[in-house]
Amino acid sequence: MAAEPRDDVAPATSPPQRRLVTMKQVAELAGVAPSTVSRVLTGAATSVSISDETRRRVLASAEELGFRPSRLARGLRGSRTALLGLLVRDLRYPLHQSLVDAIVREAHDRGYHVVIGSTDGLDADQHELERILETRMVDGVVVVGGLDDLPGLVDELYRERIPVVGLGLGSRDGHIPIVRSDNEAGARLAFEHLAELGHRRLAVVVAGVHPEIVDRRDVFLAAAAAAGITVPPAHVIDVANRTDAAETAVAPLLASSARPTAVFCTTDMVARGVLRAAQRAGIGVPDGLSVVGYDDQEWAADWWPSLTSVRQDAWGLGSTAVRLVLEAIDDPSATVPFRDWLPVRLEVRASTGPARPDPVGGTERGD
Amino acid sequence: MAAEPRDDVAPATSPPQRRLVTMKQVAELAGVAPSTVSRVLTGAATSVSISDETRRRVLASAEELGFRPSRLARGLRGSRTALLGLLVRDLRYPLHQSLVDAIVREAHDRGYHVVIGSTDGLDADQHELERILETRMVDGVVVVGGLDDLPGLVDELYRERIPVVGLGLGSRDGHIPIVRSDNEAGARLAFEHLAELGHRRLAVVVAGVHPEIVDRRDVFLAAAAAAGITVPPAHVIDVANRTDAAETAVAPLLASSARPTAVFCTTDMVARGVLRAAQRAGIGVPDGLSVVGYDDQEWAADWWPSLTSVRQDAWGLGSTAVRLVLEAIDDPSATVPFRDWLPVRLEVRASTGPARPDPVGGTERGD
DNA sequence: TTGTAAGCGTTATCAA
DNA sequence: TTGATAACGCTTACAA
Repeated sequence: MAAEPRDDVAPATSPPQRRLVTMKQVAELAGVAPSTVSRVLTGAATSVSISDETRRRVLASAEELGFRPSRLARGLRGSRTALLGLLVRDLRYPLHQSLVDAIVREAHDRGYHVVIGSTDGLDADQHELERILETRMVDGVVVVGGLDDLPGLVDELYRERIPVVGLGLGSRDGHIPIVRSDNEAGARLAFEHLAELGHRRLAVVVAGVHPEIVDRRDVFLAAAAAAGITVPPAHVIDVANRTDAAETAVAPLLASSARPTAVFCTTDMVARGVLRAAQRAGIGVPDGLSVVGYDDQEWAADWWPSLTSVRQDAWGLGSTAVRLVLEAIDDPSATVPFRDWLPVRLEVRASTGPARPDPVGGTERGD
Repeated sequence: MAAEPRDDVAPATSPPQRRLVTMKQVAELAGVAPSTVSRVLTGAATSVSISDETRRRVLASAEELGFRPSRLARGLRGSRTALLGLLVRDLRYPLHQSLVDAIVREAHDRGYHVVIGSTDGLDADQHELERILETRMVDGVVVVGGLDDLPGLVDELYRERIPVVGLGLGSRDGHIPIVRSDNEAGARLAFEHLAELGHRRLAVVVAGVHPEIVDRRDVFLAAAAAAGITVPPAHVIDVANRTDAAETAVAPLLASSARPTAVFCTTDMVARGVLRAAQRAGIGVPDGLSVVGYDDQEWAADWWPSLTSVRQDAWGLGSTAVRLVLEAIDDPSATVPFRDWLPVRLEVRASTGPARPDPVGGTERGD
């Protein structure tokens, strides 16, 4: 039987799917008005005061009934939903996963839930955004990566008066606060490390066109130039931020006689591709080739050889972003710091070593 | 001054933080009643029909104003919030990260947003759950891992009439649908692989006490027994599902003269610990020791040596779980399949090889 | 075929 | 110090 026995006093509409404790019930039990319950529970110290007796009764009743205020109703009424929107460019990028972890936990610590949206599909971006906004459920938004690919994003969020903070591979010149690591320092650390090891024939693998990536490349090249080292254009390889793409793209370079003795990779994912390509080409790392990565992503220390990499503080990045959005939510008129540079450090591992006087297996013939 | 200049025609309350298009405005522009707009927009084929002319005007007005229905109001009114709760036991466990990715994308494809909650802190579990429920915002919940650690979870969700589906390391005997891989087949595959390679001195590293993990152990041991192989209790090592814990725990085993020639690890994370311990002990893998993992987590193929592992279909697991919850949401009276076994397969890589006649470096003295 | 009105649970304003 | 009341934006009987 699908139908339950009819209840004579059932409400006019279909039986509520979820029986839930409402404020009115608490009020009834406590023998006060709903508004009083609200006042007690919201702890509204606002001007009015409440008799101890009443407060006690209300709290007791709420406790007894297991009352939980509906965030839906609260949100509708105009206050906060305590929901934070999170738009992630690529949920499979290891750094982004760490960021999500950090963001979720920081948000929880501050009493917020996180509504997560992934913008993996290239065209889905706008769509996704609309879905988040459409609900108008979120008090603020953190965008991880790909800010540049969402042209109307900032504007639309701004129009909706929803605070946004960008995180990760975001633009330098947007109109919203962006939390990033100190890419300049990171790229410089990478260069200095290789330079100290005696490397002068360098290459750079550029993982995509995002501003952060480009910054890393530029700073690295500038540092090299300042040290009197020229990196030939053919040694600056543009590639998608994917391991397989990098592996394919650097193969010709490694096969050439003029191949570099060291490679700076702007992300670990492409560094992994370089390691694979070297292995395939029979070039030993670090003896035949030194490789520096960027991100120090999960498990990069377990690769073979373990990867020397510029470590980003994912936890710091995530929690800072959350902190900034929540500040903006709490005080919309306040000016949040426009940008936050988090320090990086170099994790030196087995993928880098001293430059050999002569590249192993190199011939004089170029191509 | 905190107070803003007064606006004579301002609404009684403080100025709405977010100006938004409401249904009433659409109705006004279209020259119809709000209810009509609702009918048109919800596509309510329910009994009533609407004149083409009206429908056209409503749609045009909605489009022109950029109207987006408030999910808040909808949810409050009793319908769906289109929000899916996601409770993740450990957001840093690589398999869980893949599951989150799959879940988020599947949910999006089906028009749902995902509210994510992490239950990393051991005591925060109940707290977290309460927070998700407290909002009563979610139409359903997917719980990834750790279902057993949340005693009251199922009951409470059941009481709230919120559909739940468990995923991953969940209990076998709960009262809710659980989506899992075929652990039996996985453990058997692992054993058969090692047996074919001639291994008879086996060990098992058990990563925690979750039912799935225990199942893998039991099936592996049973298969061994059936093949006439006894795994001594000292070779069954219980350990937390962490790399460092595993590394420490197996060190004595590897140092013993009676050490196994092959180890079955119930997760890749502990397999990584075993690989490290072997490396530290100077035991070559796979020559001195074969290692099989479980999960085939991200990057395990890039370890050294690359890990032979039982691959779980994270994508299939995630999307199936979402499918089941949404089915339950759409039809609360329907009976969803109680359990779903997803197939696994063995990825054979470099960490397993034929058993040596005599364990390398073994002595006769035990300890 | 469409409009009217009530109500979802909460909070803010006003009056008592 | 507290209670009644009116929104918030939407859906859905019921009436027209």
